[in-house]
Amino acid sequence: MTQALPDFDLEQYLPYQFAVITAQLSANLANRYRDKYAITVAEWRVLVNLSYSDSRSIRDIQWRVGMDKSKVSRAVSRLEAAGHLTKAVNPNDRRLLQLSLTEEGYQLVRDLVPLAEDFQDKLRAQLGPQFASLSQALNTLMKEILDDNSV
Amino acid sequence: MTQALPDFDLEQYLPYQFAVITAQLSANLANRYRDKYAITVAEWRVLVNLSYSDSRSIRDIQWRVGMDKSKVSRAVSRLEAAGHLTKAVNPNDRRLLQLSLTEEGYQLVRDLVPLAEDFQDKLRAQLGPQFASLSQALNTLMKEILDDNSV
DNA sequence: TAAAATTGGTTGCAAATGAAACGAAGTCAA
DNA sequence: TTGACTTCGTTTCATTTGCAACCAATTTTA
Repeated sequence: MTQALPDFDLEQYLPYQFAVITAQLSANLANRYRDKYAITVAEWRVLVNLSYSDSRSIRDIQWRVGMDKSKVSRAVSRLEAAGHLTKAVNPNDRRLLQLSLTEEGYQLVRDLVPLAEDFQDKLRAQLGPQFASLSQALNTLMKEILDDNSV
Repeated sequence: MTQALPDFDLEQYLPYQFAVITAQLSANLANRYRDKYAITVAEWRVLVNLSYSDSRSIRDIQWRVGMDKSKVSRAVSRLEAAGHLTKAVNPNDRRLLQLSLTEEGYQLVRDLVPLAEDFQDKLRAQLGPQFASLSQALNTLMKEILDDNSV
């Protein structure tokens, strides 16, 4: 006979729940983007970032969205190839790129944002009053996680 | 000049927050497992599942943890190679496998569970009173997500 | 100012991934 | 009982991924 196992409930384990939920949310969202606009999640994040302020570098975006720099680089290349943004060398520091949305890029963001918001609205509806507290807790986690790596 | 963009806050977008937090949690957790026990997240989930009840099939696990069946299959193969579980053919339905932890496998789970719980304890401490409501909201989402794919 | 170290972005590479094809086993229907 | 269909697990294949090597540009140090 084996020694008793400590009882452990995977279903109630926070990191597990996060992983399952995120996978589902991402898959759903990716479907919506892809079906209509042939866009990946990484590309979508780059687009949103550039829509905030024109002319960001790869490094900026990498830092802000926490993606690997090669991932950002590749997403940017695809978006450039598709005509959604332009790359230019920063004249002040020629290591840096200046990424800017094209008019088509802006239009794409305008098309995608309502899709994204609609999705979040559905989540809000499903969560009801729990939505606000969830949002708060996520903000706390985001802060903790970004601040230090103690988690 | 370009037409005004709808304002959209990526930082406050739920699916984005989930993705960032999950990536961070997984990376942290994977480090802990890997450093001490050379175990991936997929393998860890298989182990936990088998610790609940001996003799589950690949299909069972796939269903319960929501991982791709090839991913489960590969994790199981690695665990078998490492001596943490055994595969046997189910005599009642010879398509099915009967997966069972070996004594080493049980010991590994006994070693890993405290690690996992310690991690969750840290999260609980960081979240304080928000932990309970977060947990509730995650449960709601898990249920919604598993029930239908409407999200 | 020259050499060393750092930074930004790209690319090569090996590992991980998911979808689909597959063979073996089982079920169902005629 | 045969043939069509489904299910289970493995494997193949093309794609994605992250790490590290790399080049060019810049900054720091001596």
